Parts: sequence; C-alpha cells; structure tokens
Amino acid sequence: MSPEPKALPEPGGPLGDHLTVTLHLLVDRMDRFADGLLQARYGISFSQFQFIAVIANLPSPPDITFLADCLGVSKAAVSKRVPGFVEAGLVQTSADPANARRVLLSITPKAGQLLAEALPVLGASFSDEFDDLASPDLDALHEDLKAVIRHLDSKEH
Amino acid sequence: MSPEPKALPEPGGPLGDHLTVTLHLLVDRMDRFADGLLQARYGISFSQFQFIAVIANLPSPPDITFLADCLGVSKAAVSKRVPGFVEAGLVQTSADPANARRVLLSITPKAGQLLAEALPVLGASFSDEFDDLASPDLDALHEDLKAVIRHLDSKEH
DNA sequence: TCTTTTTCGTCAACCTGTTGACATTCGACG
DNA sequence: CGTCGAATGTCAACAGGTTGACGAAAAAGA
Repeated sequence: MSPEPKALPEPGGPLGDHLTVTLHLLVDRMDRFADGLLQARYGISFSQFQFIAVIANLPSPPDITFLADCLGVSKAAVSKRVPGFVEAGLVQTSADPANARRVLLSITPKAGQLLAEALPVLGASFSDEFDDLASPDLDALHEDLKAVIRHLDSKEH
Repeated sequence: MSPEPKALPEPGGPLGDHLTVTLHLLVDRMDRFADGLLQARYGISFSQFQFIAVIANLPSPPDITFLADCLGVSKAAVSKRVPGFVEAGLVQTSADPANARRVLLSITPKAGQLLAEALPVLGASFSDEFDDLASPDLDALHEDLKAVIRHLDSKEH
C-alpha cells in the first residue's frame, strides 16, 4: 500500500488503551517481525512455516482433521491449503491403509531442511530482539499470561 | 465445523510453549469472547463493532485512508467494507467539498445508539471475566506489555 | 499556465478463514 | 447382512485481508 514502512497504530492511539488492544498490537508486531524474517530469508510466510512446523513436531503424520485442531482452524481451511503446500514441495500426502477417507500429511525433506535452518535463526533473532529488555521479566510475563488463559478456560464460557 | 464447542489449543500444546504462541492463544480467547457477546446481543461481529467505534471516537469524520491507518489495515480493505456498513445502516458517506476524491465516513444514529448500549455491556462483561483473577495484577501486566511494545518500536526494524 | 508528482479511492487477483451442505466411508448393532 | 450414525474430506458461498495497477483529482514546480 505504501512504499514507505507503514506506521503501526500505537498503544493509546485511536483504538483505545485497553488490555485487549495492547495485546493485539503486540501480537501484530511479533507476527510482522517473524513474517518479515522468514519471507526475506526463506521465502515463506510465518503461517506457512507454522503449518509445516506443527506437522513436523507431531509424533506421526496427522490427518486433515487433527492438524486443523492443532492449528486451531477448521478442517476446510486445512483442506484448501494442502494442494498449495504439495505444489511447493513442502508437504506430502499419503493414504491411510486402514481408512480410505483419511488423508495423512507429512513434510518433505525439503521442508525438513528449511525447518532445521530457520528454527534456530528465528529463535536467535527473537532473543536479539529482547535481550536488552530488562524491565519486565519476560519469563514472569509469560507465566502471567498463561495464568490468565488458564483462568479464562476454567470459567468454561 | 463441530456442533460441539471447539476445543481450543492450549498453552504448551502442539504449537509449542513460546511467548508468541501464548500471546496468540490469549488474544484468540479474548476475541472469541467479545465476538460471541456482540453477536449474541447485537448481531454484529467484533470487527464491525471496532470499525464503527473507531469512527465514532475520532474528532471528525475520517476519509478511507485515515481510517485504514487507524485500523492498521490497507485502504483497499476499508474501501471494500464500506458498502456493507452503508447497507446495514451503520455508516454514512459524504463528500469533502474541498476534495472531490475523498470519501468521508461517519456513523449513523443507529450505530451511535448501538455503541452507547454495547460499550458498557462489553466493559462490564470483561470486568466480570477478570474480577476474581487476583494473582497477576492486570494493570501491571498491561503496563509491562506496553513497555515491550515501546521497546520493539524503539529498535526501528 | 502547463507539466509532473502525490494523494485518494477502487479494482482485480489472490490468500486464508468461516459455515453449512454433501458424499463417502467406517464402525457399531439389530 | 443390512442399516444407521459418526467420522472424514471437499465444496460453495461468503467475509475480510493483501498487493499491484489504475484513473482522477489535487498539489507542487518550472
């Protein structure tokens, strides 16, 4: 849209100064960061990276439904994306001999190589990004956030 | 997708246990909560609510470009949504006498009424959601998050 | 004034998500 | 064995996001 770097909305800006807004802004910035890094060095988006990373970290090749649950999206969303990954040579599909309806997903060697390369880079870059940030203890922050999630989930809405 | 409430991915689940993942999970839950509430009582999504709330909170009717910046999305994204809001009777467009290209956006009385009703409800519900959460001090958490954002922005990547 | 650049909105093409309907397959059970 | 319900993947229609190209209007400059 703009040739210049887009000005991000800031905390306390036109969106207000609520915890929810602040969380959105922070998540946006982190996503942008990861996305830019992966796009520049490996030519894939963060969402694509996550897709193959989750498959790779599962103990056995998931089917469409299980991967959808892992990613927190619908079956249809995964179903539609698979052909693109296959074309890109990142994902292989295979049949479950025990169930003709199931489509099993696994990553290709190419994707495995990409993960092996990109994972440490991504981790190191995030560390760089945060290492001179002393004020709030990030581990404590992380624990607090998880506590909030547990609290919300426990109320079972 | 499922008739049953969907199982949300949990912290430390298949997505890993990183701060970024935890933030995503928390934001998802909050969005779901706000969205469900607004949808049930007022028949609009959170994203629609936000669209008119931002217009309403600006000192004067924004044009498409400025609203896009406020919302953190592209001009095209706003441009495409406007007709829907006009049809729904929530937004009015007007011409800028000083510039024939500009399209000024303002909310209708109906939208103003909706905001006046929904804003307190939404706020109260969030308070209810959090009031028995003593462990982490939410205000302190909010300040920490804003500090992290300021830190990231200051590095100017 | 005439030309050039910038701004502004829109369009087309694409990506990614949703829901609801659907056919197919599996599995359980009379 | 036949039948019915649940599981599975796909499809269509929609919502909302992106980028890049474009025309028209405004602004800037020679």
